[in-house]
Amino acid sequence: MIRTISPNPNRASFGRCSACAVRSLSICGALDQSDLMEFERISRHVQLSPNEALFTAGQIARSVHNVTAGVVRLYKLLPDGRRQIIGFALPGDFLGAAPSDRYSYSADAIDSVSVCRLSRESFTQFIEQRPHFLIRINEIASRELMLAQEQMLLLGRRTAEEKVASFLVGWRERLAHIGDVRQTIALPMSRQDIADYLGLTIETVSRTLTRFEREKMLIIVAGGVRLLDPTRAAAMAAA
Amino acid sequence: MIRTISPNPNRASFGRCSACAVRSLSICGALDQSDLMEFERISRHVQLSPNEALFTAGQIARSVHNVTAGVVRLYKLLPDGRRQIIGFALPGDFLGAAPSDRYSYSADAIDSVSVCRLSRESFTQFIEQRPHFLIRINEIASRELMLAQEQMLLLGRRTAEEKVASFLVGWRERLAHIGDVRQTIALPMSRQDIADYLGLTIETVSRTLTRFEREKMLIIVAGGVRLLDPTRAAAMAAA
DNA sequence: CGATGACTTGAGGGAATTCAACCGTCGTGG
DNA sequence: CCACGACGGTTGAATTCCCTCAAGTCATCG
Repeated sequence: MIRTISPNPNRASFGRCSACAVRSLSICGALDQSDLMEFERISRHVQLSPNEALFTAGQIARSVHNVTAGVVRLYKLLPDGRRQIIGFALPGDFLGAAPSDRYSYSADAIDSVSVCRLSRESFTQFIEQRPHFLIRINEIASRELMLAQEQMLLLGRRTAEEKVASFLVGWRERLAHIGDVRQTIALPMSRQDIADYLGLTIETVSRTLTRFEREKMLIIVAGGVRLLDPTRAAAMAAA
Repeated sequence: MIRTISPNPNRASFGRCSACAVRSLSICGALDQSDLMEFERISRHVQLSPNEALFTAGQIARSVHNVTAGVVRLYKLLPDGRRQIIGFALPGDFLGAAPSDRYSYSADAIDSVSVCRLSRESFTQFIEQRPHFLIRINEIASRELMLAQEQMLLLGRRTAEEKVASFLVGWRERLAHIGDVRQTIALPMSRQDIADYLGLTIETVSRTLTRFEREKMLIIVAGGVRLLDPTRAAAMAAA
């Protein structure tokens, strides 16, 4: 291995791609060793504190991001301040693949977040030279689209109860997918975030969760919930 | 021009790709003459009557489609029958790009619809040999995703009035984009369709439209509406 | 310990839904 | 030719689910 490129795999700044814990989950899973070195050369590691912005809707889209740690809130605002969270990005998720010249939504850190940041130009160049990589990007975009369509169904046609149950079940699955399989479902986002994701108010989310707790479906704990009756939750989430 | 390939541009069955009215709008806009011939060879022209299904959610996805005429309703159902329309496809729109092996939504004709139908295998093969084509697919998927996110904002955070106004303004823009610039906005879909697209009931859509008419924002006519005050409509649609 | 912020809980209100009736158009068949 | 049913759409009244407004609790932190 070339030491000047990858002097220390444990340090965050160098050799990080080959040591990246979420590589297999992410867009980078399609890269071989030499691709990876090039990717590492053109990307930069960035740390963000809670509530810090990655980018804001309307800004010129100079960078693309690959989340490596933490949870990112993606949202759109109406002029009067109403907010719709269109998704939560987890480690392995890729942001900014859209070929638009401006960000169509805002993104900011919910907890402590690490991302790989690349300039759009570098990224565009990179993929143009690697057609197989495009296929991967495409798959990811398609999955994203399917999730968005599922979310439309939820926002347009589900009750508050179904929304909250769906969210918990879906979130648990996503956490499991990145290897977090603890009994307690971690909810790093605020109730307001959940409400804005589900098209509800914070009070409705709160009430629904407490009702679920009264009905022994779950227990509300600090920083999350523990599902006591996953079957019932899944049934509510329906499909 | 080669006569055996394109004996009669007016006939629907042969030489149709080079004569296709919506080619520049569609995914096929990225194809050169020889690509187009191959595309024509592997695609089949299909006519559908109103309410006929193109495909159904859950089915194995054997084909991809390119709409050439008419309007297609794309929707998802909940087990109890609640329906969410996730989009209307117009001439030039491409359906089924997702690399999933099953359709994640259903699609059926609203009015008389024409589509180009390709088997997934042919299509996959076709794009694998044409990386530049992938970029086009990608752009389309991304635009689709942006629309979906915009729709999430609408479904989650807009009032009934804003929803209906947004829909009319957006639909008018889409019609204009495919060259339909008549004063009257054609609405080939039923009120129920509009309601299921906006996450409302048919009654609310009807009431909202009649109120708009009372307030002189538009006139309801057979098969559509005529916008009298586009400025006000756009303001309601906000953004 | 007081202040702050996240969350919960309660009371009341309202936007959209539900339930129900009605209207106009169109195609069909007596 | 028109009675008739079917269908899509409109309108009204009552209801409900969720929102708004308001107060209260709890944990954290200076």
